[in-house]
Amino acid sequence: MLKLNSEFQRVYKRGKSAHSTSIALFYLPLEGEKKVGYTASKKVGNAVIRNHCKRRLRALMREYSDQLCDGLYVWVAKLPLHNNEFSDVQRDFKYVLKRVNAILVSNDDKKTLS
RNA sequence: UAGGUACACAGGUGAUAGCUUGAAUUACAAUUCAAGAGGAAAGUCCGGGCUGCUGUAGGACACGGUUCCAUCUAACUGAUGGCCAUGGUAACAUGAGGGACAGUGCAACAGAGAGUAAACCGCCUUGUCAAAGAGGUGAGGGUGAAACGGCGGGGUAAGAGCCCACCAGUCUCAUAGGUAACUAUGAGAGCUAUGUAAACCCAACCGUGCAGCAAGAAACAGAUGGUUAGCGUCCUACAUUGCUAUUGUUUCGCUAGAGGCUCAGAGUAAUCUGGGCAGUAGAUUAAUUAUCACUUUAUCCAGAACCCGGCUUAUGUGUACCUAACUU
RNA sequence: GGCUCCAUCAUCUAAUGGUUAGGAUUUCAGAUUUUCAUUCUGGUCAUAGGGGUUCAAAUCCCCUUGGAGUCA
Repeated sequence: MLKLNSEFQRVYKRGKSAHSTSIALFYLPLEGEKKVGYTASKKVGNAVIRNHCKRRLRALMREYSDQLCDGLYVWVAKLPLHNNEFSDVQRDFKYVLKRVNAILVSNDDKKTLS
C-alpha cells in the first residue's frame, strides 16, 4: 500500500500514464515489489462518492492483481466512475492496463500476439 | 383543490468474492464464529463532560454573552406551557420581546421649521392713497419615512388643550381573575415631544481566563536549549522545589454513556420516579462492500474519527388529525 | 478532525447607515489620422445567496454557499 506523499509524487513524475473516461492510471515499473495507491479528489464528489470509487477500484485490483507486473500503481478516480455501469468500468480498467503494458504476458500469448 | 401540524420508516432474504475489530482453534500462516455508520453521522452555531497551561482560595477592573412569565434540564442563545405584538380568511406561524424623563450621539435629500422648536405662503391687528415695515397666530397649504394627540363645540382681532364633552395614549390608585407575565372594570391626575439601544450606553443576571483529543499521558531512542515562575490585566493570602520547551516510533487516551428499548405511575406538556430487557463500531491511504437474483413502498440527502444535549441546513416515501374554498 | 479569516464590475481596488455604489485597467462605439498606435469623448459591466433590525443596509445581526490560511 502506498502511503507517503513523496511516493505518490515520484510515480506521477517518472511513471507512465494512461487515461480513460472513468479511470486514470500512473504506473512505475519496479523489480521486486508491488504497491498500490488509490486517489479520489474532492473534484469527484462528496465523501460517500469518493469512498464508493475507491471501493470499486479495490475490488477490481483484487480480481486482477495476479496477472499484473511488479511496480508502483496509482489509480485516480474520475468523475463518471461513480455513475457508470460496472461492466463499463471493468472495460476501462483493462484498456488502461493494456496501454501501460502492465499485464503479464505468458509465452503462449506472445505467440498469438506476434 | 390549496394549506397547516404531528409522527413513522430509511429495508429484508439468498448466492459468489472480499474488508475492519474481537474471540476460539491450530501454530505464525490460515480457518471458523460473532459484531460492524445517521436522521441528519453534515455545518461547527451554542451548551457541557474530559485534558493541559505550579496549584488552591479570594477581590477589583476589563472583556464577552443573555433579556416577557412560570416550569424542566448536568447545562444552554435549548425545550414545554402560557402572556403580549405582528402576519394569515382560518388551521397556525414568527418574534435578540428590559430601559429613549441616567447621559451622549444620529435623523441624508426635501422643507419655513427635525428636537433649547420653528413664521415660507396664508389669516388677523397696526400702518399707508397703495405698498414696504412692525406685531400676533401652528387652525389651512406645501415638504418629508417622521411635523408635537383626533374630532366637535365654546372662545377669539385671528388663533391655540386656552376651556369643555367624547375618543386615543401616559402615569397613579382601587377592585376582580391569575403562582406570574398580564387581562378586565372603575376613579383620579396633568394635558401629553417622534424614531433609533441589531448606535455608544444604563440596569439586572450569567461566565473557568485561554487552548483544544492534531488536548494530553506513558515507554523507548537520542540530542539541543530556557528559566524562578502563571492561565485577559492588577492585587492579596497560603502551599510547593524543581519546573518546562522542541524531534521520531509505538501504546494509551478510545468507548457502558447526564446511554438505548419497553412497561407502570406523576404532570396540560417538556420532563421526572420505579421495574424489566438487550448489548464491545472504534478505523488511521482510514473497514462496514462489489456483482447478481427474489421480495416489497424500498427510494432521498448523505459516511462515525474523543463523547453527549440542542440548534440550523440538505432530503425520499407513507400515515393521522386540523383549516379554507368548491362539488355531490 | 479542531481553530481563524475572507467574499464589491472581466481584473485591481475605494466608499462615516443617506445622491443613480466612485476610480484605474480591459472591452465596445465615435472623433483625430491616408492607415495603425497614441490621444480625446461617450457607453456597457458589480455589493456571493436568503431572511431580519431601521424611514433607509455594500455597511448592523442571523442562517446558508463558496474560497483561503493555520495546528502533527
